[in-house]
Amino acid sequence: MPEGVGAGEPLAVVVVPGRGLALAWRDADGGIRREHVATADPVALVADIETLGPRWVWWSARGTAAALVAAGVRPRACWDVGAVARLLHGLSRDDAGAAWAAAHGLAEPPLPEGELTLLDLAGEADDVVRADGQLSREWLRGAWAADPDAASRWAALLLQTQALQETGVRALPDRRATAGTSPLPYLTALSESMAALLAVELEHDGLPIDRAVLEALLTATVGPRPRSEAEEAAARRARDAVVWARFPGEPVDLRNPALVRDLLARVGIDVPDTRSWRLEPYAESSPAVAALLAWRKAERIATTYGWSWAERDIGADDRLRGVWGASEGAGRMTASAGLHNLPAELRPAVRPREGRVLVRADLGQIEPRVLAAVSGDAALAAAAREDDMYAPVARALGSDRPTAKVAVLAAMYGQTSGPAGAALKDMDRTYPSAMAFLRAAEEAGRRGVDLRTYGGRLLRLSTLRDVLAEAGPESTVAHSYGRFARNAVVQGAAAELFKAWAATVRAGLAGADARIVLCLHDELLVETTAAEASRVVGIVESSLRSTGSWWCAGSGVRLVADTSVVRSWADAK
DNA sequence: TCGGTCACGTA
DNA sequence: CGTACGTGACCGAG
Repeated sequence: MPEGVGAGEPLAVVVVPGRGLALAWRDADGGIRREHVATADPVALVADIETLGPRWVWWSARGTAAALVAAGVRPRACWDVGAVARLLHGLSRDDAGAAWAAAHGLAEPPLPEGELTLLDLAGEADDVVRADGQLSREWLRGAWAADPDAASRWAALLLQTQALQETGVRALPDRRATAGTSPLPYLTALSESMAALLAVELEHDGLPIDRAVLEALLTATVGPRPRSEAEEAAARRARDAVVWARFPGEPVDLRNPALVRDLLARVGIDVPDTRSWRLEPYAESSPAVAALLAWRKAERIATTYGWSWAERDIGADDRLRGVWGASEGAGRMTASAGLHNLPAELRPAVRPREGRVLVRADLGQIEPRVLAAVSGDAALAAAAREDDMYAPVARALGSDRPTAKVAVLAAMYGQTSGPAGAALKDMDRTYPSAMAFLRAAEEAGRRGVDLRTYGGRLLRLSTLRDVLAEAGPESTVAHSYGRFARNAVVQGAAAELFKAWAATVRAGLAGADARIVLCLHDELLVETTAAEASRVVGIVESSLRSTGSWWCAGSGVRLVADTSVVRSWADAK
C-alpha cells in the first residue's frame, strides 16, 4: 500500500485486470517508490485507496478509469497524462507513446496500428525505453501486464511522465490579471484531467430519454417505425411525393443538390446553391420552396436522428450514449451519436423518469466575457460586469444592441465584410486591447507561429508552415488559418473555463444523487431527484462563482449562468 | 471502396 | 470570404 501518500498527492496507477494493481508514488526524499499488489479485484483496491484522497495519475481515463467508473467508483482527483499532453504539447492524440515522447521532447511516434513485424520489434521487448528514447512498442501494446515487476515499472514511468508534465505546465506563464497560489496552466491541467474523466463518465451514464415522447415525435415527423426495408422506402417516397406535387414536370431525386437546383429553375428560382438559408427568402411566396424546406427538416431527422439512430444509440435502459472527447480542436468537448447536434424539435424527448429532473445551466455570453478576461481589455471587462454585456457595448459604440452584438461576434470570428465591417472600426477605437489581442492571434495564424490559449493549450500553427510557405501570406489558406487562430484563442479559453466549471460542479455533486449528463460548450445538464434539485442549483451557481474567482481573477469580468430546473431539456428556461 | 462536396444540426 | 464539431447522402475516381 502507498504509505505516506497524502490527500491530493500524485499516485500513479496501473490496473492489471483480474490480477493486480501497480502503484508508484514519491516518498519523503523525493525518490520514486513502486509496488505491485496482487488481487483478483484491483478495482475494489482502488476504491479502498480512494479514501486516502490521492490524485490518481493515469495514462488516460479511457484506458484506466473506465473500469473504475463501470464499477461505480468515482475518483475525486486525477492527473490524466494524455489530457495534459494535449494541453501542454498541443497533441491531437493522447496515447502513452505520444505523451511520453512529447514530455521528453522527442518526435511524435507513429500511431500504434496493425501488426508489428519481428523486424519492427527487434530488441524492443527487453527495454521499456528504446535506444532512441521512445517507449517500446511492445510495452505500449501491453507487455507491462506480463508480470508484477513490469507493471510497477510501467507505473513508475507513468509517474515520471507526470512529473515532467507538471514541471512543464508550472513553467508556463500565468496570464491572469491577479496571480494565485497555483499557476493558471497548472490548474488548467487539473481541470482538463477531470474533463477527461468526466468524458468517460458521460459515456457510461448516458442521457435519459423518454422513449414514448421520442417515438411520438419521430412518428409525427417521419412516420411510424418501419418494419421492413420496403416500408422504409415507402415512407421515403411518401415524403418525397409531397414536394414533387408542388413542382411541375417529372419527379427528381431531392437528395441530389444539382437536380434540386434544376427543379427550382422550373418555378423560376435561380440560385447558385440550394442551401436552406438561401432558399428561406423564397419560402413565403413559394409553396414549393416551403415544401422543400419542410422536407429537408424531416429528411434530416429521418436519416440522422430517425428510427435507426434511436435503435443504435439509445440503450435498453433508455439512455442515449455516444463517444465523448474531452478536448478536440481548439479544446472543446465533442460527442458523437448526435449528443451535440440534436435538433431542438427532439429535445422534449430528453427527459428523465418520473421523480427525477434536469438542472439546466448555461453560461451567458461566454465568449465575449472570455475575450474581455483573456485580452485584459479594461473597457470590455467593464462591459462584462453587466448582466447583458451587449447593452454597454452598444452605448459605447453608439449603436443599437443587435449591431453591437454582430460587431463583437464579427471581431471574434474574423468577419470583415457586411454590415459588421463598419462597426469594427468603432470596436477598434473602443476596445483597443481586445482587438489588438485578436489581431495578434490572426497574424500568428497567417504566419504559422505557435500560440497558447489563456490556460496554456498549445495551438500548433507552425505545423502549417509548409502549406503557408507554398501558398503565400495573402492566400486564401493563410487568411483561413488567421481566422481559425483568431477564433481559437477565444473558443479555446472558453472551453477551458467551461471544463473548470464542470469539474467544480462534478466535485460539488459528489455523494449526492446527481450527475452531469451532458456538456454542450456553454451548457450543463445535471440529472438529479426532484427533492435535491434546488440544492443542485445552488451547487451549479456557487461553482461558477468559485471558478470565476480564480479563472479570471482581477479581470473584473463577471460570469453569469442561467439556471433552471426542468422536466425535459426543451422546457422553458 | 475511398475522398470530396453538399447539406445541416448544435454551440 | 464568420468559427468549431459530427453525421449522412451522393458523386466520381480508383
